[in-house]
Amino acid sequence: MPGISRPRGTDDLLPERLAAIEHAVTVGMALAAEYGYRRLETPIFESTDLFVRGVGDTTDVVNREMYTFADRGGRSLTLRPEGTASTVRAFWESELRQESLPVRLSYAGPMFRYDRPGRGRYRQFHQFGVEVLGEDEPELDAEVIAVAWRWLRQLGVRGTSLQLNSIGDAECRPRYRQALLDYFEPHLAQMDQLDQERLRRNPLRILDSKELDSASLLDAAPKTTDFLCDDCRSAFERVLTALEAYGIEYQLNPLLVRGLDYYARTTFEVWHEDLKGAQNSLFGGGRYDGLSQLLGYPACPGVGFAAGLERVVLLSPPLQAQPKPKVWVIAAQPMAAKVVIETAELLRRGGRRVVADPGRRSLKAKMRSAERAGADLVALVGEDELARGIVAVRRLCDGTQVESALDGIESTLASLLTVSQ
RNA sequence: GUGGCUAUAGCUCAGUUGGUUAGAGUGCCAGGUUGUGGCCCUGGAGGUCGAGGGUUCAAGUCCCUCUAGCCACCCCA
Repeated sequence: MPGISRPRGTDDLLPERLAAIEHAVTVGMALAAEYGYRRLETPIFESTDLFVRGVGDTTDVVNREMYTFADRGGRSLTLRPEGTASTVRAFWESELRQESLPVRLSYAGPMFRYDRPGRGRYRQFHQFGVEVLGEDEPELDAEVIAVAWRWLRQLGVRGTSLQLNSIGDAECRPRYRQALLDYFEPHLAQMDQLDQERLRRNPLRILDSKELDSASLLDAAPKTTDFLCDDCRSAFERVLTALEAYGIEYQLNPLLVRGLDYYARTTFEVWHEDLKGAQNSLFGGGRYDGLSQLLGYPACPGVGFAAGLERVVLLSPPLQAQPKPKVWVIAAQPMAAKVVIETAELLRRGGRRVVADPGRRSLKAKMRSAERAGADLVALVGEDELARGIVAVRRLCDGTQVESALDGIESTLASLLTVSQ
């Protein structure tokens, strides 16, 4: 195709898919509202530092996936790759900080990551998420999971499993990290380059490894949950108890770690059986009690999740068709254009969805368009109608056609529609 | 960022060992029906065969580069 094509990894949201994504957001927001969450919207770009400090400068997201640019004032800005850091920033920079805690917030919008596009993976993608700030009660972890889980159910997504783990906090995670290092140390030689590198940079990530050599080692590797300190352990148990109260089944997964630095204690993902391998994660989340301080604010615990809407929609049953115009007003004669427009406007004032077709295509083509678009009725204005000051109204399902004066047209439509029911 | 597969009409795809003016279905426009849709028939428009370069008498077909999509890694939603 000649012309300018869209940038790699972006997509035009055509009406059908856009409707599906908007539906997912609408359902999610309404559900979150039932739990007391209120929607907020933060800027699409932020200071680069927000993500470098918040997400972590050892992560791939920050290292090689950010859309960073300098504005004309020399500021380094970044298109947001995720929503949690922004939400925490907005909390501290607004009157939200004055509210009684915890504060429950929800958001949805585009996110940007420069990575390799593929099915269900885009450089500009969309997320829906919720965050709870200001309280570290484990029951809130379960609440966030419950919102996420019920949301998927309401959308009709099947075939999912909730993967749950606790990765400990600042007290016990270092001990676990060391245990991992000690465990893998003697096996370094037989591990491949990639896994060795991983172990060096971010030891917990070794658990994500899919290499066969490592896999056999993984079974016997130290488990996060065996190293939790007392506080983390009892918190995790309360999460499990609360999940039972919500009636949500989970799968304990000691290998589940998260890619962003700010997570602590509870981590979870929802996987789907149809999303293979690396893209099976439908959404993820967890607790991030240290994030606020990483950003330079006072300590403020938090927990949340974010879901990729493109992936969720990919797995949702198709939406029923959007409401379409049921009445078409067609000119069968060029001079009828004015009457066609006036008639269409009259009907719209009566609350009907109406498409006006005053153009110069053949009547046959216009009728076919109306029929294919799902119209019930066609109002026709041609030479004869023009002269007599009337409109011909035709019911497409059976071809019944009547003549109507302009000022009585609404009742004509009504009677044709009720009879056809 | 690495490797593999792919790219032909708006859409879904054919195109035989390189060989005349590149096809089908569908969609679009028009006509058959001198103003009336669905089914049927006829005709038309629409392609620099993803882009650029190369080999050859000759390239949609073979080679190289680039771009884009998909898959597997990496990573994440």
